[in-house]
Amino acid sequence: MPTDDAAPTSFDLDHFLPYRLNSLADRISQALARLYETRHDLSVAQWRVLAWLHHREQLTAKQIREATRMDKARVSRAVQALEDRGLIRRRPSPEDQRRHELRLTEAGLALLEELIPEARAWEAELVAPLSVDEYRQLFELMARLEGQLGRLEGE
Amino acid sequence: MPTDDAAPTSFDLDHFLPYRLNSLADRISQALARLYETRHDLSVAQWRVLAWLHHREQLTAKQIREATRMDKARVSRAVQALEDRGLIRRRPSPEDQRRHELRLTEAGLALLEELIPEARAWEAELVAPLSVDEYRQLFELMARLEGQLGRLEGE
DNA sequence: GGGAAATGGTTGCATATGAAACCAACAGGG
DNA sequence: CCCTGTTGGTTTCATATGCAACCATTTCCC
Repeated sequence: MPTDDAAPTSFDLDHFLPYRLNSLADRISQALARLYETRHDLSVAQWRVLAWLHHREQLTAKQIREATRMDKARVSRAVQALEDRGLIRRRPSPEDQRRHELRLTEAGLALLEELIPEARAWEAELVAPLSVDEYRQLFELMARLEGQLGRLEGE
Repeated sequence: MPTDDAAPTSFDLDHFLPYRLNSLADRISQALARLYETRHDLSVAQWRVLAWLHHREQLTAKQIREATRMDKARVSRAVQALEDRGLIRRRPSPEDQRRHELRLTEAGLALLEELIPEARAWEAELVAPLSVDEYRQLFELMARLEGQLGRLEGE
């Protein structure tokens, strides 16, 4: 816990974690988004929905919302777009007509089988300068921050 | 460089760096943005402009754009809003009439003297679960990724 | 010097997004 | 069973933002 408490004035954004983190994440996200968007015409939200469906097979919008922490509306729109493109199928849940069960279609699966390796390759290039250990540590640290964030929000 | 090359299908977004990083950064940024916004009615862009001006004393829009990597337009609008509120002053540069020199006003400075400690305190809470060393390492790793990103973009 | 290209900054436009209102289906007391 | 409250999901509205066109000034080069 670096408490540089005293320091009265001088403030450098470059040493401010939220700023640095956000600016790095934005850059990464945008670079990657270009890849999804130009090559496959997918938004980030759409890609996330697809990826989760690939991972979990069958989900409802709510579950995706919880997994990704995206806004209701954002999920809803992504789902709609994907359905329109025939990449996912959506049918009312038998036990609750409000819910819709979402699944990949064949086309969706095919697209993902193409996309995932691309994404992985891109990530690999990005993290090339990190050792395996450093890579792991980065995740560790992020997880720790997420935990703390949850604690801070949860009160 | 974790090359888990083979792995044909299974893909978990939670282990995908761009996703995790972005989602963490977004959460942090939003939480903090609420602080700026509700307490001082500042957008993130505006906060960044102010913070840089606090740090560097006098800057042009372009310099801010370079420092923050924000869009021209975003900077321009933030600057305008800040000027309207009397938090910064803007005057044409003597040696180039296109440029405007930006500076904090007294009011702007006063606001920052209030805001900066708040921001610092918030950050301190966030990173409370990290040791000083881990905190440093996190910056180190982020810097490494930024470097790589630059390399990837620059070709 | 004078026209072409470059540069700092602003504005118009299209799109993405979050918040809130809304709608339909379900749950639970009375 | 109704009637109220809740919940999954959609839609509407206001705002933020990136891109591109634009304007004014400066610089380059002949």
